[in-house]
Amino acid sequence: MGNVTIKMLAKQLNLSTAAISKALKDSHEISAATKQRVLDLANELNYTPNPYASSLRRRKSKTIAVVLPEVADSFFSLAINGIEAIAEEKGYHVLIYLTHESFLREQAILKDFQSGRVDGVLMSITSETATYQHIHALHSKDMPIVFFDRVCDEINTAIITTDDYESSYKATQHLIDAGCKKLCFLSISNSLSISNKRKEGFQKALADNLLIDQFSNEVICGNDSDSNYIIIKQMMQQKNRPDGIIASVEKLTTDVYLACKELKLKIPKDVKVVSFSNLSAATILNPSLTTITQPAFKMGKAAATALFKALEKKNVVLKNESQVIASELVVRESTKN
Amino acid sequence: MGNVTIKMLAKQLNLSTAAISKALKDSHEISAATKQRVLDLANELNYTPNPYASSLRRRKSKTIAVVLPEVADSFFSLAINGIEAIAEEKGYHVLIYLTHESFLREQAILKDFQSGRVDGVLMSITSETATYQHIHALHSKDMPIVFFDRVCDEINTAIITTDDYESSYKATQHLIDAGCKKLCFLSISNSLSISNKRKEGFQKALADNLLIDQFSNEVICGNDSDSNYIIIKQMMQQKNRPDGIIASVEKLTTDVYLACKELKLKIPKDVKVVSFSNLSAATILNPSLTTITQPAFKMGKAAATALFKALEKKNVVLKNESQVIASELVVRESTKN
DNA sequence: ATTATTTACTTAACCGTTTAAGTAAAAATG
DNA sequence: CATTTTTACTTAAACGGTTAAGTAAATAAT
Repeated sequence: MGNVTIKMLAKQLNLSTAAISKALKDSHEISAATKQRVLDLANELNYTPNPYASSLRRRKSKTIAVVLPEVADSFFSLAINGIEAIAEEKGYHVLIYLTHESFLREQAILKDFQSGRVDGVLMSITSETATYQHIHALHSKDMPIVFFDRVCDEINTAIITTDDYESSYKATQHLIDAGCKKLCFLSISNSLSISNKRKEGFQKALADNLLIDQFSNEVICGNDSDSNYIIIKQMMQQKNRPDGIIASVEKLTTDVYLACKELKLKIPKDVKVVSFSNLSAATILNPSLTTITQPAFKMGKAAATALFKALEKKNVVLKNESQVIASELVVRESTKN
Repeated sequence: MGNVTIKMLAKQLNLSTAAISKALKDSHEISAATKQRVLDLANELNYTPNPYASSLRRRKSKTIAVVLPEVADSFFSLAINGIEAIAEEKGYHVLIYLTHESFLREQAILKDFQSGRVDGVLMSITSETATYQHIHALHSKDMPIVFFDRVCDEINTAIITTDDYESSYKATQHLIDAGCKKLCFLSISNSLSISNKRKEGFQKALADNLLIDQFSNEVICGNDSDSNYIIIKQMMQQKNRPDGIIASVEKLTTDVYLACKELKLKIPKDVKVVSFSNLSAATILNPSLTTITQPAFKMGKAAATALFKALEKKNVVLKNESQVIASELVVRESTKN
């Protein structure tokens, strides 16, 4: 591409490359007049510094990685928005890596980061991730890591979560208040922090209402919508089918609605549904969906902000930057009486 | 981070750095025995090559950029999935840049690419973009660029689109067949390729059905959902309000539905609605939404595939890699009679 | 007037990898 | 057996910035 380099500027201005470099960095070692000459020529020739030369020398890439299960999900895409907003502001670049819920991919991706490709990592772990050696390995090499939403407690760092336990409790109580007696919690993992916290909130609400060990249960779904649909349909065909469902992740909503439609079960009359979801179309569903809306954008921003604190200052204890940002229970028709 | 370098391997094995480098690249200049020794030690010490040193020297970053208006949109998030799938396969890294429909940001982002940060660019332009000097500037420096969905004809390169004109025609005809007489096309831009193509398909269908210059019209919305809601509501309060709406982008759907709800207009009885949308929840909306579903994932894959052809071979004429991938009209209740 | 300090630079090493060019020894060829 | 070719390396420059250390001249301090 024969691009303009510092060397070329130096030659044209009869200065050393060091002088150019310093002038461009507005160093006090360079006179105002020289700085101006350098800036003018740089502009004229459309000089653009080579980021890799700089990264190599300074051992900083001005790049962060975002590692997450998927993008086609309102929560994650909104979180990316939040992350990107902060990164843009700070002049950082954002590499996106999708695990598609595969532990092996997550491992491979983190392994690559040992190379120094990124200065920090924001991540939400896969539903398969149950051991954390790969994360430890990276973290112990001083890579700043911030978890958001699907977190890992074992690593001593910032974790940005929403109030999974409380909001799940609230949602469960809401269903019970609406008259539900047989509740079902749809999970997607046994190991995931959010699944467990949400399940615990669910169970606590059941216990507080003396509904435990009756007919309420938990069902673990997978990543495949087709099989989730079948699982849910089977569940809804049992004699003791639930009269209230909590879908612990957004994507299960469609399967629940479709299964009910297929079985001619009316929401909310026959079964009430509440979903952890950021779907903006929740208001125009049939019926409109009661959601636990997570502060996705805010969480993305908070995670990025915490990470940049570590990148910009030295002695930041990321652990102390942890935050819990509240979700909101938005009641709509799917849980009406 | 004191990472393991080629130099360290060289010292430990009493070889030159060149030998190590070549051994790791499986060069024929190195004996099998030596290669094994190098590989073993590299594994043992967990050697990870510094990507920036390599990028600097080879003038290749193994990184591509994806520049798009937003992520919180089913089309774009699915397209990212497609792009990422191919990039992963090829061992490339993906930098994401969001323009938020701002021309200025788009300019700034492309300017940065002059630095050689990325080997190629996949982009979908903003709704504001009406001049293309910034794209030309980059393209003329031999940066491979592939457009997808929202394309720019002025640049001689691959463009991956869906059949906007035809599918819009089909959707319009579908509304007319369902008895609509007064159609409204909701656009978001005067300059955007997709807006114009879709509008042309709409107009052609009107003309073919002798419905032009009657009551049908086009309304241009913006990026703000609140004001779009107001615009749509006002439109639906006019005496000659439309009895059929085509929303040219997904995000307008919610505003249309909500405006109708607010005005107590029944979909599809009072007004039928079809939307360019990839929303997986379309089937469970109230009423379920007739969509023109774009092949978002395929388009992302096709765009990435075209780009990698240019990156891997030399004399690929990207223009010849252009593709049009068909959208699908999925009829649901929102256009029922 | 002499010394100390500041200003405005330059020199050169360095970041870690790649690669063109060189070389000694081994193997192949005539 | 002498010569050419091949094998298996090494040397050193290069990629494009950054930065510690050095320096000559100008200015300030004593």
